[in-house]
Amino acid sequence: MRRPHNSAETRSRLLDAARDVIRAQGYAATTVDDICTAAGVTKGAFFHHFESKERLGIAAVEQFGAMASALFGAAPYNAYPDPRDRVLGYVDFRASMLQGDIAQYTCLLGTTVQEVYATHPDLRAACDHGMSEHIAVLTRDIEAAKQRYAPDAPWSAESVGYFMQTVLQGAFIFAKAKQNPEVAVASLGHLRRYLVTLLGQPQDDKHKEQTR
Amino acid sequence: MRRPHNSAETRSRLLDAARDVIRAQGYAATTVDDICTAAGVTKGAFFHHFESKERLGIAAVEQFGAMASALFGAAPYNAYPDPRDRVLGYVDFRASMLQGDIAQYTCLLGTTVQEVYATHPDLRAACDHGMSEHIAVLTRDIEAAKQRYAPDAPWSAESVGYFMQTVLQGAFIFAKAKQNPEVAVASLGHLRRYLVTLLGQPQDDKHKEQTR
DNA sequence: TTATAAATACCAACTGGTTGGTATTGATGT
DNA sequence: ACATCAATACCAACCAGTTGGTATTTATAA
Repeated sequence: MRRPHNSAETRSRLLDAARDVIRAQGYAATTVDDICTAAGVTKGAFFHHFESKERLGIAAVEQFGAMASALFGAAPYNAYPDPRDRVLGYVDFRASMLQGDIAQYTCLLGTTVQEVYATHPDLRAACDHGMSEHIAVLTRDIEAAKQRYAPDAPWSAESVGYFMQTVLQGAFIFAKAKQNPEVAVASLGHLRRYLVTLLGQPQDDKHKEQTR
Repeated sequence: MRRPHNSAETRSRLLDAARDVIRAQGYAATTVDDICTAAGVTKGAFFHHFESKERLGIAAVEQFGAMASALFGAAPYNAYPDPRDRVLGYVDFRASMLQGDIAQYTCLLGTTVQEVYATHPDLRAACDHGMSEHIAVLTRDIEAAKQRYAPDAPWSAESVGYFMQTVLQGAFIFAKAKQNPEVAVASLGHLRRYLVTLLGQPQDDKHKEQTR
């Protein structure tokens, strides 16, 4: 098991392993050895790069946030000129991701914060920060769409951004409980329908409604 | 430290302790000793009543479901004659519960299933079953309201029931992340608004809108 | 009733294995 | 040569679960 020394790659392998194993087993149930095995390195390497398990958790959460930021920042719906289309495009994009292995499409931050909110303050804060940043990006499009289509509506764009993430996080819980994304997809359908009531229905059929 | 032997009470103390400690720390991070300490009994008593930690978890989940069933079954909104009022009354009731200690108003089942879905099949199934039962009760009122106010709508009552729980579960995650139920309350406000678009706005002002 | 046997409820101490983390040694790149 | 990086060996604390026994309750029968 001799690989050439490559600090950056070893660190990255540990972060990727943490991301995958924690999403599958949860933070507390994941041991340092689990992560080392998944990453193909030993404990010596682990504690060279991270001073504790919690520090690794924080780093993994930060990396997950950066990865999500890049993923959604590059997603095709961002090219829509109408902000309402971008908001609905985001929901459709997320619905299209609900395929394959459950651990691959669920959110590391939501999973983790639920376990550690009362026991690991720094890790909790990292999760909160990552989720809030994602929502802030989303909120910009919602705000722009609101200005255009519902400037006098009583709801705030930010609260809608949080609501969208709330539905997503809840949807992941049911995907896990049912071992099946069907219910989650249906909930995103309801979310989409609600957003249309807030912002109005786009004219062209860029999106297809999915109800049920 | 001598209490009279009372099998039912000891068992009940263990279940209550499990409910509280697991909601605060998560299932995996909670040790059998944690639960015994919180319940004020020894490990001997624990393993007399439950053959394993997972069995206790399953029993705690089942008891939580029964407790919720009793709580919501006896809640005042059930007395409303109009099923639409009952559905909205449920949401308002849940919003009114978002006060005090976080661990006291969050859902043991949602918390647990997220951790164990891939590693503890029986516990996962118990969580799924408990949530589905609760939703089935809810769905009855939704279905009745649909018959009356939106009989030809394209959505199913069941999918709306799941959507309502999805929002609640997601709301709990943000209450934990933010250490604060504000965002959760706002999300229930959005949920309520959506339900009104599906079922129509009640005439009398039994409920007060909260938009934020 | 009451003595006694059997069953249940409970306890403190212990066990084998696991945990996060450390100390030491060796390999690698510059 | 030298600092960085990673492997091995190791540790004390902790884990779920067991043990062997005691206290209490319940069933039985005289």
